Amino acid sequence: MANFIDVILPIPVPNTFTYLVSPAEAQFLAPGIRVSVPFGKTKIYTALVYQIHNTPPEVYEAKEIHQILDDTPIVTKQQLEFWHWIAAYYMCAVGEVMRAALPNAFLLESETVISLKQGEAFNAHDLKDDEFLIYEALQHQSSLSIHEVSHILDKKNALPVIKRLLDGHVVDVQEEVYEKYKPKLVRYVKFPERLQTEAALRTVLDELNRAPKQREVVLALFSLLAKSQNPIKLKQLTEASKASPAIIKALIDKDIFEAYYLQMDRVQFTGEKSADIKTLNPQQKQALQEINQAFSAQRPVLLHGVTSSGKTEVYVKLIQEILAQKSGQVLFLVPEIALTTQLVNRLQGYFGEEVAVFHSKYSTNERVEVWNQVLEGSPKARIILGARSAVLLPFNDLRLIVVDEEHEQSYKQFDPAPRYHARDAAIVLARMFKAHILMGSATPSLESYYNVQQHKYALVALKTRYNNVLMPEIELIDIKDKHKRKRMTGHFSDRLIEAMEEAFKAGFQVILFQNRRGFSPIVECVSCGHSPQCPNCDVSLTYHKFKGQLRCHYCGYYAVMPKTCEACGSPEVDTKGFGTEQVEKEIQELFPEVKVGRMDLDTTRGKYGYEKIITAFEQQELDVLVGTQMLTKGLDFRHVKLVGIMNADNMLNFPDFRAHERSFQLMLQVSGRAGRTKERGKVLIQTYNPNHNILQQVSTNAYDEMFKEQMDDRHNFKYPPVYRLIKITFKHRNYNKVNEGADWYAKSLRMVFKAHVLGPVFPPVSRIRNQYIKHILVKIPPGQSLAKTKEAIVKINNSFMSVKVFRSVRVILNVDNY
DNA sequence: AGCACGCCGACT
DNA sequence: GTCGGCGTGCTC
Repeated sequence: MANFIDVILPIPVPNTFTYLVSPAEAQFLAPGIRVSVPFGKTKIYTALVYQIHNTPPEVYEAKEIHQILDDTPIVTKQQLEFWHWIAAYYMCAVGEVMRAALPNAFLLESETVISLKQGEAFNAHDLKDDEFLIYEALQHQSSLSIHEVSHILDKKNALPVIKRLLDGHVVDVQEEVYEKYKPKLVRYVKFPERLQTEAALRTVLDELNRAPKQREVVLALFSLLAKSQNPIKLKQLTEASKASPAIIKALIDKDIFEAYYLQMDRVQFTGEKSADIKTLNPQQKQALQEINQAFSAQRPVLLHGVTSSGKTEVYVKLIQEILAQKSGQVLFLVPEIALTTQLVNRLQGYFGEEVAVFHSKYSTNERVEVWNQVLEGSPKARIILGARSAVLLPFNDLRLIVVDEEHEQSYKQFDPAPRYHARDAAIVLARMFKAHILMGSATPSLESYYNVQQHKYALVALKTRYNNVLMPEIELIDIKDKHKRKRMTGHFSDRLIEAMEEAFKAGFQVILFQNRRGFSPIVECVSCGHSPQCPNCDVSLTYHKFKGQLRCHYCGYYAVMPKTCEACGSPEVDTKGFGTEQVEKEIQELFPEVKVGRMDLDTTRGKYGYEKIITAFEQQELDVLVGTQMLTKGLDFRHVKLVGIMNADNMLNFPDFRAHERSFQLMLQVSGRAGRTKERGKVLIQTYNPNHNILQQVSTNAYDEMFKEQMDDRHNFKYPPVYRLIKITFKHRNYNKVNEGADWYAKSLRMVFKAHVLGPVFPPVSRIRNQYIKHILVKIPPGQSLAKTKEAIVKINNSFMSVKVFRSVRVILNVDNY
């Protein structure tokens, strides 16, 4: 009986692929083991064994696998099940989930290389020029990749030349697969077995009488070994003895030292547990008790705690309860790991090396190590702190999931598939493991709060700030009125300037929030009204004064800021609107002696970009921090007394059904940065529309009122969380194709879903990177089966794809669009 | 996705 | 005439 395996390939095709294996291989293999398989005419891919069986495929001949890559599964059964849930729910291929889940180092791909054919006689003079070039290169190097060949020939397409060489029996081609993960090895030194006794060592020392340098090094190693229980690194010995590598090498050659390698973790926590876990205040204790009650009833819990109420301490207590048991893993999800250095430090302070961090900015080798630690249930990974993709790790004994800042939209993946929501996926993951799940926020998403109302989640509230610090006082400033009365200096009202002065005088820091980067979003000619547009996208270019550039925030296009209008040549070019750069400049003019820092995408590039700015502000090297919404993400600054929101209106007027909810969350979160210690903080919100309901609700911290009002809107206009949404996006270089394709699709959808299909419409930015974009929205009423709806959409999608003219149109399905 | 095959314009 | 553009179809 023949043996077959079904494998998942990391590509966006809907089905698994079947390969032939030998009985011995079938015996050895198990779901979750990687194999490399030939795919298509040339390629070798990494695939994951999904199942093993004896049913031969009917319509094609199964190929044999190339190689087995693992001894034991690197993906668990639960993960495979979870991946399938994600693929089905978010309407993508399992292969796409696999690609997102596995660290890159696990996904080897083959590279085609050529080498000289051995023992083949031919006349080198018969070769054409380009062929000879390659032949010559192969004299020096045993093999060349296709890429290298095209580089040598300086041609994009090297394949014809290679084909000629192949036909002339000059070269051979092979597919090479490289193992990408390389363990980090560190060199250690010790005395060999025979010198472990003192007597033996003494003899050696005597023998070395005529080599004083070597003798010194032997003594140095001896004393190092006496001082420490740990193995001694070669580097340590070099430092301690100040000996040259040559001396140590001589000793190793003489067999007096023995060198050996140990594998080391790349990601290592070097500090120590530095903090004691704080005792909870009565409110926190109460909350903890309520949470545990809900947990024992197997209910997910939403912890609604005002900013600075000490949610983290409650999380820490819950984690501690798990760690006190012999086994069990904790997943701690945060919206953006780069912004949460403070939290990482805090958790490591409490739990030391039991915390593993899973970082999107970690190198792929580092990710493999964390992956393996989680898979093995290593004591170094009892707590896994990570962003979105951490839900995809190979847990085996998950007991608790904490989703911090549950309302953050960055939990939803946007671009490539799988477009999953980590919070929602975590709920499913928790259910699979019968683990407990706690979601925390000062400004819960309407989704979660609605789920509380529907009795899906339990609600626990923390209403007071830690140490009874007062909530900041929030004041709305009518800048329309201020403008009328000429009380504005640039974008600063007299009230804001006054409050800043006060804060500086008292030695406090100030945070200013402007949700727009650059200097000004629109540049406009005074005489003809022309404003420079991005050549690739349907947007006006933003002026970045610092670099003297016009930039596109969608595709990264930039150009020099013109001195005169490009259309009419008029020298009077005006700027409209304002961004963080301009705020920064105006502060400098208003307060020349004050040090200003700016935190936005432009200033936080690079691995440690954020940390530098945050640390500078923490250490009070800066007096003012101007920033975009990055400022809202759970930063804890001690000396901030005043928070200013430069302009609340641009957020509120954003064309999105969630704009009001988001504005409320954003403003309350920034406000929360003010007055975290005894001193009561102050928040000033500048707006043209102080009577706006959301602003009123922000100023009185009226979450419930906001919730009720927004929910009315969502009911009336049929939006989430009442209705569910699937957004279908069409992209193509050709304007007409997008239009026709989207129309065709919408028509088919309407036959099934009638009035619950919206669009197609062009989004506010209808062209990005020269691709035209159109959206269709499918609304799913409560009670309508999600699964059936998706089935119908898949059907329509398939017929769409079988229309030739539409095949090149990219269709993106986004379930639960955020 | 990636890659081959195949058909068309613009140039060493 | 060839090189390279991209539309089309397929991968066990």
